[in-house]
Amino acid sequence: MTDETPTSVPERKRGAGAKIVYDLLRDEILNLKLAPGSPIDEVQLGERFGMSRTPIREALVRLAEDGLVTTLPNRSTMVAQVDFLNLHTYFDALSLMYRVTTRLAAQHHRPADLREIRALQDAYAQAVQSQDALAMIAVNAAFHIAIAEAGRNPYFTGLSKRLLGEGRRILRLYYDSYDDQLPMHLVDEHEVLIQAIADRNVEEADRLAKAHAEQITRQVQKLLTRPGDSGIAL
Amino acid sequence: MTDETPTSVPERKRGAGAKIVYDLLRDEILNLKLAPGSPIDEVQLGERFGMSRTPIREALVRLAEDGLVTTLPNRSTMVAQVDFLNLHTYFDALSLMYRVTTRLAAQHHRPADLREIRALQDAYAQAVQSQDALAMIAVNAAFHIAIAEAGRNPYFTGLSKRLLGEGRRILRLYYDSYDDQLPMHLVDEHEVLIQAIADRNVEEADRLAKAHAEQITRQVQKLLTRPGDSGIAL
DNA sequence: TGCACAATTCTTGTCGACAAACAAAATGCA
DNA sequence: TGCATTTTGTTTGTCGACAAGAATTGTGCA
Repeated sequence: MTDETPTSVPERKRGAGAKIVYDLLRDEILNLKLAPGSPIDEVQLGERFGMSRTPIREALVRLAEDGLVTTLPNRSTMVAQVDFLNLHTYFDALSLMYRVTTRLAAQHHRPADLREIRALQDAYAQAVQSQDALAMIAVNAAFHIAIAEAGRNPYFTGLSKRLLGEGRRILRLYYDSYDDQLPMHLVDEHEVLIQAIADRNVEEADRLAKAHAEQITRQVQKLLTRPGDSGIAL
Repeated sequence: MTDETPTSVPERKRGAGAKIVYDLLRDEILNLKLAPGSPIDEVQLGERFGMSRTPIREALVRLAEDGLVTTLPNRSTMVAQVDFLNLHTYFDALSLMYRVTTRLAAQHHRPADLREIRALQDAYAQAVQSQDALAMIAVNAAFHIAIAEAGRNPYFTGLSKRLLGEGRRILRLYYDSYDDQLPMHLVDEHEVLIQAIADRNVEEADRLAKAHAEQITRQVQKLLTRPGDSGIAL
């Protein structure tokens, strides 16, 4: 009967504090639940998570290293902006990572990798069917990360994770503009991509990945260049 | 006359603590002054830098995010190991980054970039001439980072920085084994690389960068595969 | 009223301290 | 002697508090 309030303080374990905050904040940033530019108050977060500022601070440092948060020295820290002006550098990088990770996956994948990829593809199709844009975006990222993992190059996997994370924010804005009119054809593109990987057809995998990236690039660029000719948006 | 000891506490500014520790530790790790696997004691570092554990901790978190330090939860943190078994993934990534950043540099470089690159090439040649392996390795990394910056894609620049940092440790081991017999021909390879960039000859830059990467890969692999056929070393 | 300067408030960076988790040493038992 | 268990010690994760900058408010003067 002398228990502490177990509802709001769920027996947090030693060393887990920073990770909890990091994971949740990261998700909220990538889902645009925290808008780019919003200020982040350490004390407020401390109250919210029921912990001291120290673990909060560690989470923020890690988020800053990921580029998801901008920290002005001695000044406030805020959610990083999406750099629309240099979006082409993003798509250049994404396209190259799509290509190289898919190539490597075709070369090095193992049975367990394919099962994982196919499971995520199923989840993706389901998210599309139930018109859940948020889930779709997250699962899409997980899908391509799984392919990258199957390629077994941690450097490429790392950059891919970073790009796909950032991509979640861009796609979120994209789908918001299109009123959640979800593109079924991406499901089919993923399907043939999986087939090429399973067949260990490296060149075909490369070609499809490149086309897939160009497809997405074209659609987003189309959205951003509605009035003029250079991608002005903000 | 009631001053504090100003010798060992050189007026550190607010907010600078973590960066000082981060930069110095990073350099010591990459120069192998801190051997891979060495344990890192927070208290000891605190005494050495004359500051509390808090800024030390922040530096370690950032180093961990860079993969230069491994942190076991609730246990010691230590200098990350160089993964010799998967070295081919490293060279795959390095080769691709060499190629793509050099290509982009040929496309997007500005006069100031070329001046910076040439200055580093001069410093590199000087380091080779004075047989300073440590400086050579560091300047070589800076040289390729400058090329990456000229390419103006922050995602590629980021991965290149990471790879070249890691490369400093690998090259250090490599040159140790070869008794500082420094390769002059790398200077010439850099020279033609610069020329291709200056001429905005994208395909030539790509070709040279690829050859440059393969050259380095071959040399290091040759060293690591002396007895058997698979890269066993540790 | 408008502007420059001073005072206050607020947020961050740093500190010392404490407690939990782990490792090592010491003790007891078969 | 050898192994299991307890005890001790060390290191990390977390906390509350304090001080330095920056932002904001308030004040005085032209």
